[in-house]
Amino acid sequence: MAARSFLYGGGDGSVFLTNKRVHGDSFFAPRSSSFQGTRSMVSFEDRGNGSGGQFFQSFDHEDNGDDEYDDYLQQPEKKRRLTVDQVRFLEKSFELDNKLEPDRKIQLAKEIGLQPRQVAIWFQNRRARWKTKQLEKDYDDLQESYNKLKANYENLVKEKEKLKSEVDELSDKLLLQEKGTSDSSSTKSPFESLLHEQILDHAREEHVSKKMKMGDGKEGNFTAKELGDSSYVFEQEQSEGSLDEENNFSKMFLPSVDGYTSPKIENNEYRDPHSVNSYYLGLPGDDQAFGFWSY
DNA sequence: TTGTGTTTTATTGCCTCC
DNA sequence: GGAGGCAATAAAACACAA
Repeated sequence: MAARSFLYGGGDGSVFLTNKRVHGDSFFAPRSSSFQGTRSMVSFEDRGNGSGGQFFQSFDHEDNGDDEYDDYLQQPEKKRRLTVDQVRFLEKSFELDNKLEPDRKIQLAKEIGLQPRQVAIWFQNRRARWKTKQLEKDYDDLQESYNKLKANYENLVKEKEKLKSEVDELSDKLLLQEKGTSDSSSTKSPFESLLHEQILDHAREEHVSKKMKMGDGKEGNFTAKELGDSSYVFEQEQSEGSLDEENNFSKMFLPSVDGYTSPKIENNEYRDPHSVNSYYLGLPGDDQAFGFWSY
């Protein structure tokens, strides 16, 4: 890249050439790449002619104001820190607006006795510090919501295990009951057999209905919505899973439109606990819904 | 006192906007 | 093309433990 040169007027009326840019604050720009002292940067002469009014008025009210200012003046010509009051003034100004229009920059510089360039630099650095803090805060916030989400997920896993064992238990009970019924069916009257079949049908419907409720993500103890701000992924995954789940479910179990009960139920295929479990655990929206989180 | 880490002030180079 | 913003960096000032 070609080197650029900048022509500036020095505070003593001299003109100098530098390869450094001085953003719009030409007149009291530094004269070389090594810092030559703040006399070239700070026009303390302004204090005498009153242009540094507001800052120095408030500054003079401080108990140690004059001492601090004298110390500031007496420092050797090298990089110096701004005084406490200058920084305080700049901080207040930054709180009002962290951007600096040219007019405001000049006004601020006059009020605290600094070069406009120094004010601009201070705002630049202050914005950088603010951004860093903001990033740290954002990180903390994300960490917090992640922890909450993780806790929710762990609760869901526990709830799922609980419900699963409940379903297994009920399935086993139903199977046992049905087995016992078929063994003794020969001794029943036709009326008793019919009644028993009706009761079993009802139990099957209840069983299937319960599974549907657990699987569709809408009527369980937790819904995707309850997961909070970061539930987007869950919601998406779950809705996709729920769709597939419902489709699979319809194919496997649901009665057809005319009320005809699925052949699989008629064939007692659902009675096989392994079959039930494989259906339940094989849902696209089951564990896969949480596959996004890798622990 | 001195070595070391952190903060502050300032510079440089690049980019965008007008 | 000039002005101004930002990221990266230098260097002085400062804090602090050993």
